[in-house]
Amino acid sequence: MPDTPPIPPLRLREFLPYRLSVLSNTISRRIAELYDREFGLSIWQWRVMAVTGDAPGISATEIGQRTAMDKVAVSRAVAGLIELGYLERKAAEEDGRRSKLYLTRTGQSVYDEIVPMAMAEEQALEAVLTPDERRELTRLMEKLAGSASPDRPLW
Amino acid sequence: MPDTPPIPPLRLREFLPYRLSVLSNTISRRIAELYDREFGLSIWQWRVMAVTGDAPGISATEIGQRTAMDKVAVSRAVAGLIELGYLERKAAEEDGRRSKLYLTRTGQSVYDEIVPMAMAEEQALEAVLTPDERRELTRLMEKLAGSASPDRPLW
DNA sequence: CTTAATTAGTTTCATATGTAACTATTTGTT
DNA sequence: AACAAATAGTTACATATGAAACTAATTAAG
Repeated sequence: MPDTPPIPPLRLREFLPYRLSVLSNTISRRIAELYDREFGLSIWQWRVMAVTGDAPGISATEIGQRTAMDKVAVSRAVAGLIELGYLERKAAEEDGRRSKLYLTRTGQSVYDEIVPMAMAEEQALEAVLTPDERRELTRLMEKLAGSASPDRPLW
Repeated sequence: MPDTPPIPPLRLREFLPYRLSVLSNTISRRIAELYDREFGLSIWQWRVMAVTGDAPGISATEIGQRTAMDKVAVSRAVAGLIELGYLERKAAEEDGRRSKLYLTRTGQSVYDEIVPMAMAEEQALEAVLTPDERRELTRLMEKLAGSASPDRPLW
């Protein structure tokens, strides 16, 4: 038997950042697989489609803000979606640097198919929780998010 | 012809998989930054050190099971840690394929430093929650984890 | 025993991702 | 007007990651 460590052991399994990461990755992986298999979309592309469907004419920068993606990730996802024929870009008349993004006809029909699937998937996931528990989870996550916000100093 | 029913808008911000992913990434990023800055460790390397410190002589496969890392990730993390001089490998006498892993003297002292930091970080994060809330969060996360387990079929 | 199948772990290769540098345009200053 | 600074978005490069192929050792089957 090894000596007792000089400090209290850290149990990874009980470590909140670890538990959160494993849970989130498990869920993300399932969903990524679904979107990829059904529509050839990455999670990033799906997020871009989701916000563009919700706010047609949105700019890449705004997409970044709404999806917590950085501008490079947005740029790449948009490029891929245009390649796939799901998205189109129009120059913004008031600002030559920006462009406005829209779902194409095809993109819209993919969107119309994928949204109910995504919602069903979320509901299947959440089905194990009661409505009260869902609200409580949201509340707790928001508290944590405040505590972990990137601008906040570490100690 | 009946109109196609309008697709209810999907609000990414209210979408649990998205919220979980953003929260987890925010937290992971903070922690990754800390470990990297202080000890030159990636999150994967830190996880390997954590379980090796907790169970000296552990094998790579067991590390994978305890950390939810795949064997390639474990192999790379271990290689890096040996390179850094934090970990050493001894052949397992009973099975020539395995090796047993141990923290080196240096690795142990890094471990002794990093564990209290990690715990402090976790406590700073959790400080916004009451003990009841922490228990409740754990309970809800476990329910979700059951619902999302990878072997479970999608629909 | 001898060979096939399994397991532990590493390496290879193709792709994903993050950071920094870059282009083009707009805004602010004088 | 002229030029510096800021902003939108893309490109390039270096590194991270995952899947599959591979090596070596062990176990199972005939």
